[in-house]
Amino acid sequence: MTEELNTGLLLFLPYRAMEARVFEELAAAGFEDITPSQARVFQRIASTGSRLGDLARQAGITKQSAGFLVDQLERLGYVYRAPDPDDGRARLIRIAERGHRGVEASRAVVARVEAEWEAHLGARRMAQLRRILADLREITDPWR
Amino acid sequence: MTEELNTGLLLFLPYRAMEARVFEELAAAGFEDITPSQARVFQRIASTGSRLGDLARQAGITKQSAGFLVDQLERLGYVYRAPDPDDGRARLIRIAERGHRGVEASRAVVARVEAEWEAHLGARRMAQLRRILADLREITDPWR
DNA sequence: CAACAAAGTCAGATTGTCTGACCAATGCCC
DNA sequence: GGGCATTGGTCAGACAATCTGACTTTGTTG
Repeated sequence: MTEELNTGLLLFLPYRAMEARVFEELAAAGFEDITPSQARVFQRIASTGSRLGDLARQAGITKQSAGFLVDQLERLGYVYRAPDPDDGRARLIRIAERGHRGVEASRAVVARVEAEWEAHLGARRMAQLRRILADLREITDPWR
Repeated sequence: MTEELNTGLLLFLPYRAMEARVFEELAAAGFEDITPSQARVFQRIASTGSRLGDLARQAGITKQSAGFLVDQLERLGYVYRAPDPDDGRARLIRIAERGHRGVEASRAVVARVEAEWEAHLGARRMAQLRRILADLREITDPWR
């Protein structure tokens, strides 16, 4: 039964499962101090550093909220702020040493969960899923 | 390019887009007083009524939080509580008149957005997407 | 250079969530 | 059938995450 569940909810369920697994295993790996909200911002920091406003826009929150979360990430040692050489008003948020270790750990969990999904769906349908979602992103990700 | 984006984020993007559209158009249709959190609970109320604990479990929040949200939904006229004939401890949360109108309105928005997605993806891949997600639900929805 | 725009910050309010303690009805089991 | 663990729910208090509005500083442009 494909049921009457709307596609939004169908998308949400595995998303939440992935998020829950990542936080669970991250906590077990010594990163128990990070929250989902912080992670949703952290996740979007470019490798060359990002501006607060860009992070806010991509995460879909106000820059005040993003600033609040970045303050915490900074206090926890995941990121640091540096002046933006190109614009005196702006500062770049960059990933610190501990942040890099967290990225590595979470990448490992994601890979593990994706492998489980692939084992359930089969490689072919897993690839289809990713292709279709990437395609859908074109009309559903105005923050790109 | 399918890129390096993890599957979790790929799922989240269209989910958020759907949610944003629903709230936007619901507000325009006179339902501007409902919040996403309330809706995530409301959405799970069975047509015959649901218990608070079940709603909480399905929504992935504590029953205290669910109770808080149901209180608001009740004050706004979307639901009402009635005793559960089968269990004196429990009460059933049921959809009220205004709630039914809201359900109708949101169903219409969801259908519209799904139609847009289908127009972008093609009917065949849209159906594939739903089938794959429904299948994935088997291992990612322990709250079912 | 004067005005306007953009990047952030500060202050205060509100919302959503949690944990812990509690009450009442149910169901079991000896 | 009387005790007691379980279940459904509420109350109280704390904290986390978010918003709006006002402000400062820096850059851009006519």
